[in-house]
Amino acid sequence: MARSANVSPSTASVVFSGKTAVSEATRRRVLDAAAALGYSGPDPRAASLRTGRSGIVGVVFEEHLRAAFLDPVKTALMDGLTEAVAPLGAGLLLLRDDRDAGAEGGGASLGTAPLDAVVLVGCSGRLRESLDIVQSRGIPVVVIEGDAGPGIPQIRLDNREAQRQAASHLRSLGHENVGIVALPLDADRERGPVTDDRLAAATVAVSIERLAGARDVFPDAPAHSAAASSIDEGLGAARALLALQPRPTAIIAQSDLLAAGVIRAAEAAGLRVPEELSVTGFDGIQVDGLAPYELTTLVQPAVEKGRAAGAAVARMLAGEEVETLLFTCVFRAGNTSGPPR
Amino acid sequence: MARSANVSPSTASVVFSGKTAVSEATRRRVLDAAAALGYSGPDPRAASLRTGRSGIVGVVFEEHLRAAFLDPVKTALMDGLTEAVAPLGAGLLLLRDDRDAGAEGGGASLGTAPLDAVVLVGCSGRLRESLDIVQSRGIPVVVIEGDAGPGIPQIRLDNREAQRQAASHLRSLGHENVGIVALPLDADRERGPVTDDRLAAATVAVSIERLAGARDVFPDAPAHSAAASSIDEGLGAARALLALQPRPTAIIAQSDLLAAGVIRAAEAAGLRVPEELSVTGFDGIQVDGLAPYELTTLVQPAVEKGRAAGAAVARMLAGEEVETLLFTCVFRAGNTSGPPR
DNA sequence: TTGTAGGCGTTATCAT
DNA sequence: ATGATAACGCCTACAA
Repeated sequence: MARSANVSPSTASVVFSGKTAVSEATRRRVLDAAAALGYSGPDPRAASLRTGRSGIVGVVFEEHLRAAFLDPVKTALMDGLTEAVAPLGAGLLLLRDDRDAGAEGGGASLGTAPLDAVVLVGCSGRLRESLDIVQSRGIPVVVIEGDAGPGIPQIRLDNREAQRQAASHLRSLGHENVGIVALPLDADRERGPVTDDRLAAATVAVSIERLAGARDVFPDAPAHSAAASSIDEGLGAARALLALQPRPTAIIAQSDLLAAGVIRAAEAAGLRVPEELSVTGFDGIQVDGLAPYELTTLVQPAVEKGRAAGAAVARMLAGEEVETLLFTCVFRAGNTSGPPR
Repeated sequence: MARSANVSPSTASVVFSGKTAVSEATRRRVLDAAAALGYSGPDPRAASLRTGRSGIVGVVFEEHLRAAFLDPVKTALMDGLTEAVAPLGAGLLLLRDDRDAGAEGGGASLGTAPLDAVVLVGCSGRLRESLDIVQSRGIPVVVIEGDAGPGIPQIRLDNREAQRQAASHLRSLGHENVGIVALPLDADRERGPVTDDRLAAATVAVSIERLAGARDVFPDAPAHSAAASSIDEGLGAARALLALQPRPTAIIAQSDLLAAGVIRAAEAAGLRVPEELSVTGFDGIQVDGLAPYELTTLVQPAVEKGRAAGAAVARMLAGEEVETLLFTCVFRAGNTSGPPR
């Protein structure tokens, strides 16, 4: 509306965008008029329609937001994403992958938000639906740690290889009797011993791959799945494993939080770490309150993964092709693993 | 463009919106054509321009996202917000209150995103800038736990009264010598004893109010501020307080995470909780890994606060007036407080 | 029940 | 350096 106020119809646009040179005189005039009208820059909605860009990148989680952000890895990921997406002038729109998204009259989300691109975070099955919606809208998409179909760029991690390293580390220390605390196997997040049946029906790639890595070294290691990646869950699962006969001399946890729980369980059982029980984690996050311990763990580049996703988005928006990216973990020896006995 | 495909120009709109009755025949025709063209519903950008609604609510944090989500209260808040905003058909756009938002050519954020409303989370000073931007754009805004100017609806908590309850509880148990672990006082987040000078310069309302509540009961209680709400920070602050002469018999922590750290510090110092040291928290969150302990704490309705913010947004979008809301904490006695000695 | 007309506020292109 | 013009794709009266 700056145009009606003054004399210039679309020169105003230039004043605000700075795409072309403007004489100081008219520039002043436009700005003054804008101020008088209480006009504060172009309407993003209209600009968006015209340019075809909204500056908004959707981030889709499978879980309750609360659950997602409980996981430090996801948080770190978001951080990297934010960072990488900022120079693009974009913001992140939080979306949840709920089944009835478009069903009711209400749900905005994936189907109806003005998205430039989408990042899918997570792994299990229902993700496909979201994928379908996004693809039918023709929106570029990147998947982090999930099994999307072919042709969709992914940001992945060498879970199996990394977990194998931790297992090898334990073996080289002399451990032969090792237990595994696994992340949830599927959307049901059921706790309990990981049987062959359950494993066959598992859908969460991360859990499956890390389990495979551990069993590459210890094929018969008993595993117990947790309902979430948390200290309390780790504690519960470890309690079950420590009750086994013979008792494991080491426990491989599929996340640092689970590992912290394992340590607590050991303490509660009067077992010293690492003298009487070795523990390894996964992620390389900083576990709040674990103070004297430094986990032996696999450090995954969580922030980088986020950044990479953002960079991928940027490239896709620029019309370039993007390939799947595989990130690598770094093994870090802490003070929670040692020789058995 | 389903219109050019078939015969109906804008009847298509009706088919998708369902605002008017359409004969099954044409409905079919439109849908088929849409499918053939790979058209998946109206373009949100255009709809947004026309209706003036984008279905996007901005959430502004002062801190790094990573820091914000480390705080379980903020996460719970986001959860409530998501929930309350969903029926509105809206999503949450994550925004950070960084100083150079509009300066560079890049930054999208507050100034340029297609926002229907904004929720400001946090308290300290810089929030004003964000407020100015939003208000000049004429976007409805709600502030959670922050001191916005008059006329701006807020979602607040009875911090002082609540903290006073915890303090009274300790006093009625017989404690006379009490220490306080405080949240950060200002944006600098400096650790250390809380002097009168520092307190006078403090800007974070939550910390100030809770401190006041504690000192309503124990006027001379020494306080030590932490750099963040975390277990490790609580541990550090408690270490300092426990070194005082005479040693406090109880410590009031301004958050549950800090309280968990205090407990760890006590354990490390060989003090049993609550026999030799009583500890109270604040928030009523579930602290992962604190297992045997149940904090004596003030339960704040974090999710409700988020929901209330969402509801406020909904009402404002409907053109109704919204008042500031004051929420109340509930005192919950756990097993971390008892008589001194 | 369906079609027609106009405009939402920009920006890009082109001519001036 | 500035102005005119034409979409961008939709929605909402209103008319048929």
